[in-house]
Amino acid sequence: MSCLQALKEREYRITPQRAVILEALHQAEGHITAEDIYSRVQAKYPEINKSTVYRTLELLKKLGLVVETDLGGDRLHYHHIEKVHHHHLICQRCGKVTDADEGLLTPLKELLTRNYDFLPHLRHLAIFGRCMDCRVKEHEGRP
Amino acid sequence: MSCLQALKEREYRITPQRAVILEALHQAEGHITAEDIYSRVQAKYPEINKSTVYRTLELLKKLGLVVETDLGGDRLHYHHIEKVHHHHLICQRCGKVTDADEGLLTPLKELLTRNYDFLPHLRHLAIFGRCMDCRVKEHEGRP
DNA sequence: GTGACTGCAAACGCTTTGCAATTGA
DNA sequence: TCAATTGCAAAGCGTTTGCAGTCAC
Repeated sequence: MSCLQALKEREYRITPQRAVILEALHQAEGHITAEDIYSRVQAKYPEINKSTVYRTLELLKKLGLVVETDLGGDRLHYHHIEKVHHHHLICQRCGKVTDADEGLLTPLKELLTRNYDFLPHLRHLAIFGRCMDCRVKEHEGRP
Repeated sequence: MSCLQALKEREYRITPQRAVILEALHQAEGHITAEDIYSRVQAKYPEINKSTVYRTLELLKKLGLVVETDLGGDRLHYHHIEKVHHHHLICQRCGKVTDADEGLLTPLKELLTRNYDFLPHLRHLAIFGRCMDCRVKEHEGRP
């Protein structure tokens, strides 16, 4: 768990709460909400408080170990930094989130820099739309 | 004001509140928050209530006259439908929002459809990054 | 006249914060 | 030891909702 080391190196304390929160972030396949972390962590550490989760996430964010993302819903998502190099394809119908290649947006990036004097941060983009399943269902008029 | 007509046609009532809210939406150069609408509208119609603004926006959204967008902050933005066909380049340092061409993302769209079986809704995308001014300032170490 | 609409106030859900108690180093 | 960290409870903030009164039609 290199994150714990990173905390230690910067003279932050290693508490059991931080350890379980980091564990949850590691175990999470992709992005995860604060609420999700809270409920996963509660299984191992029932007395933990939600504000501790938020404060820990804020710290990890500040240290650059975790990335906070707004996937368009009403709650923020969090990523372990190691898993950040990709994009999200979010189906607005069923909610499924697929990951897409990092290189996907390289051409767009160049275009924006060249034509708009704008340097985009495209390492972690959310793209909304319809997955194939839902397109089929929609076409058939299924719910 | 074709929006009022649209309301009338669908048998919704034309109230002064709805008229001023629509006016504010028309006058807004680009996206605008509910709070912004509320304060603009208050100048002309002081007794209006914030929930009326939200309910009207919800109605306009339902009718497809207005588009709701999550630009990544903690509040939603609204667009008059006529002004929707573009993308936002949002500077994460100074907050400036620039509009980009609709055609910008056509190649990406094709790629996603072909390689990921995913049909993206890219008519109104928010792209975060740094504008040129802020890149220069950042380079010089300025605030 | 009457149901759609509004204002008001309170609730909501996620997130943040003040404070006293606890705990890692 | 003792400042950093936590749990708790309450507040914040944008948004939504229930309800009774009002107003467009």
